[in-house]
Amino acid sequence: MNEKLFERHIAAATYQQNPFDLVRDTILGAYLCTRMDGQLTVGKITEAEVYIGGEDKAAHSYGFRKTPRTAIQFKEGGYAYTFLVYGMYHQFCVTTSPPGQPDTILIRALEPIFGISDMCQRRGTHNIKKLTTGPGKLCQALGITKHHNGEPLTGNLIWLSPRQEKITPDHIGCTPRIGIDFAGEYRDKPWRFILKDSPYLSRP
DNA sequence: TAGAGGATTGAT
DNA sequence: TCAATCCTCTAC
Repeated sequence: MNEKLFERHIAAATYQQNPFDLVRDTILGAYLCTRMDGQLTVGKITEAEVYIGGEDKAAHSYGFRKTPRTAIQFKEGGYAYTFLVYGMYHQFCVTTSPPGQPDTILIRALEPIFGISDMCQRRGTHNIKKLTTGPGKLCQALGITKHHNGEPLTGNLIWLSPRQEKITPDHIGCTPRIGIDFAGEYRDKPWRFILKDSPYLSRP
């Protein structure tokens, strides 16, 4: 496979949309790419969750809470929001929306596409199904850590490359989000979006 | 400055 | 079902 297939970047202006339009029209089926120490790794996005700043109790920016960690969410969309959970796993989100509206899209699963041997090495497994089917796993496979928080997605370290195949609404499913039992009435919002037919999901 | 808890994972 | 593990945030 040719590395040049993934050089195109999703335009900065695209990230200014509201996250629901962005995840359905652009993010699902797009390619998450990283180049760490010169090694290109690429995965096709198969699963993502929307977090709405302000109203959403599951979001770190609930109530427009602005802390050093969440500050990047308040800028215009198009940056990496990365952080540590449970003391051991990193997560990767894309910031969206215009300045002042701290919405994010959490990338939860990928289909490994390029640099698979590097991903295997970082993950310590050769099981392709276990490489990137979870938010902590895909960060480890692509070399993403909390230190990449605030990285612009228009650069050449972490970026998103556009879809290369057509995805219609029939291909997309939505379910409640995972791991947010604490979020009250927002726990059951169907804000997890998946490529229904993909075998590369964190859970079916 | 101390204490509580978490947008997960993998082994049992 | 449960423990690992440490950063972030909140309250004192």
